[in-house]
Amino acid sequence: METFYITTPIYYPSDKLHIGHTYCTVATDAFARYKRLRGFDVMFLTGTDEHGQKIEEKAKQALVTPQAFVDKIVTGKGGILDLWKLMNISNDRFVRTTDDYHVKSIQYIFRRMYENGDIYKGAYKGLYCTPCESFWTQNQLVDGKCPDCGREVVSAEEEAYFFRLSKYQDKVRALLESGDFLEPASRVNEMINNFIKPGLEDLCVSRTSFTWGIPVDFDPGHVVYVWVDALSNYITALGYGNDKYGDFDRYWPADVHIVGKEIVRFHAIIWPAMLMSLGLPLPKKVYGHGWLLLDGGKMSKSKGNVVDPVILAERYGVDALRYFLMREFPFGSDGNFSNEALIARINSDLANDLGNLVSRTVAMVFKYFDGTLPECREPDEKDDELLSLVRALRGIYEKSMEAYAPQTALVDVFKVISRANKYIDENLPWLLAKDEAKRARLATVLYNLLETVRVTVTLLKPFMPESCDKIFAQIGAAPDQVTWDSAARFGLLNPRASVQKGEAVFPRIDMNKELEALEALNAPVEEQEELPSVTIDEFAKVRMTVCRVLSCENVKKSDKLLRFDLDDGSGKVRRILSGIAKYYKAEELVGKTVLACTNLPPRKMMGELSCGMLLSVEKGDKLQLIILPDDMPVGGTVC
RNA sequence: CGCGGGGUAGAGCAGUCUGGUAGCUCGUCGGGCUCAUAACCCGGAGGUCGCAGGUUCAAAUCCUGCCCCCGCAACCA
Repeated sequence: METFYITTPIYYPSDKLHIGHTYCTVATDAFARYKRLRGFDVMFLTGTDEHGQKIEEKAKQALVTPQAFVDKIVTGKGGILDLWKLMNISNDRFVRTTDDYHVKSIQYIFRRMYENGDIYKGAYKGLYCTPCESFWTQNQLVDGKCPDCGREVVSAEEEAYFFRLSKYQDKVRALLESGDFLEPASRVNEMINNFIKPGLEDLCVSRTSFTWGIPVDFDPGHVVYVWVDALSNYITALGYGNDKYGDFDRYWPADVHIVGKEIVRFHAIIWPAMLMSLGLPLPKKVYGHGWLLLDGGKMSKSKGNVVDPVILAERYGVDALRYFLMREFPFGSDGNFSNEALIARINSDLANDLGNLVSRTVAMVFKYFDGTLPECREPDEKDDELLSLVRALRGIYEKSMEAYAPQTALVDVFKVISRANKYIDENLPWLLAKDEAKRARLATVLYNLLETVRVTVTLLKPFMPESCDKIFAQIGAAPDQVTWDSAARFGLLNPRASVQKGEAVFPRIDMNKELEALEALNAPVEEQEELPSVTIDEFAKVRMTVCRVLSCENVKKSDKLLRFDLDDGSGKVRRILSGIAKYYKAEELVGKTVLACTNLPPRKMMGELSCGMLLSVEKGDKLQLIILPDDMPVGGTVC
């Protein structure tokens, strides 16, 4: 049997997952189910990337071990496994980078690359501030001194392991430029211009600055850094370098890695280079999908605009959400998420078109034939168009699915569903029903409708598994009538087809009511994070000084920074850079009286030195500089 | 001149590679139908295709210049 190996990225469990992760995983699931429908031997892998400094720190804050921290997010109640269960994700395997077999494999992989000379011990060179115990790059220094404490730094080296990425530059470039390894094609230019052309540098693949990672077994004190650890999951989960699984030969190379566009770089450059080093075959394809944007901007925790998939799935149904995600957004590009679009899409496609088609068809079979069609038939040329559309559908659908264009596949299926609704109007079954002589014609019309539902819903099943089964039950379709083969044929249902009454599969949603409800649910999210209390002594350490703006200009090449020269009462000009250019025009701030924190250590931004911080007020996505009355004494301090 | 994506009807998008009557969904207006989930079907209105030049018999589409939006990078203390 032909195999098909498909993967999602492994997600970083430092927080709850949001709709963006769900989008990626649902898409991968739909492709996996589609391939299974076609009879492939599918391996669908997802998992979690659980190491790293950030998780180590978060665990520390939460006063638990890193392992306990990730366990809670991955396997705990409402965790990642629960989310995928809720979303009806059909992954065959789930890999965690803290799993024993993965750890073992990584150590093997690291050692192999070390032994073949592609990983070498080198020095992470930098400028070191001894009191701060920190490395800095030349660029980060302020006047040649430590940006944190202002003291002298010394050149220092820390030993670390490096991967000879540079060695594979030409091979990786050839890979990117040939065929369709990386899709969509627009991402190829991005990779080549941004990373290949400037030249690939060897990659630091070990760390000594934290311990939450996989130890380098031949050099304790070093842990394997994220690239080798995380990317390798795609082969360790098949049993490469371990004996937990034994189907590496069966499934590798992967048919496709589905990834978000932000990590295309790692999958299209570093991962192939690693595999070249290991002498393994390369994945056949990396597909970089787009992002779901909110209000045209990126979804992010700090903006407080993260969409929770659990709320949406529970309110509107898992399948409705899955359908929306796949239908609304072209897979390769970004799309705008909104609750309004979600509800509109569910109502128009699922409730009005599909749900209603099933409902009216089944109702008529009951009303006119007590639930079972008679065998007599009377075809008519009015049937031709619908029948030929249904017969052609599978081929069109297949083409779109193979091109990773699920939205197009769904559009095509729904064209046929719409045509079926029109077919009802054309044939006026309620008039046929009044004439005893037209029973055969009536039965034919209804049978054709049931067949149309059978075929279209068969093709929708990878997207909406449960709902489609409910519809199959209603139209009396048996499992062998909803296979891939049967989707290409018309007339498979028993001529004496029986239908079952059922609940509305996709109930209509009250748009206004739901938008209000969602709004209300979202409100508490804006609660302020609770901060630890400070003592009066700590507070007193902060010096806030009244300053007057002498001049203010935009910093070249930066859309966020304004450069202020301030009179702080000391007689010297104080220069502060502030990231508020989006909110204010430079010239309108000249002469204003403002408040600045003046005992922060100087810090370099975009190559310029900033001595302090202007105080502003932020709420939601709004920001306002604190502007004081003009009679506030310049040089005065807040007490 | 850092890199990329985009600007087409009120909203969201396709069409641009391969020039030839500007299309889809939602909304809106009018009509039809009564099997159905106030659903379904038909029709109308609504666009100087970001701006300015150029090539061409013909430009949303090809070429040149410009403006604006978004993302990456940098950075936002």
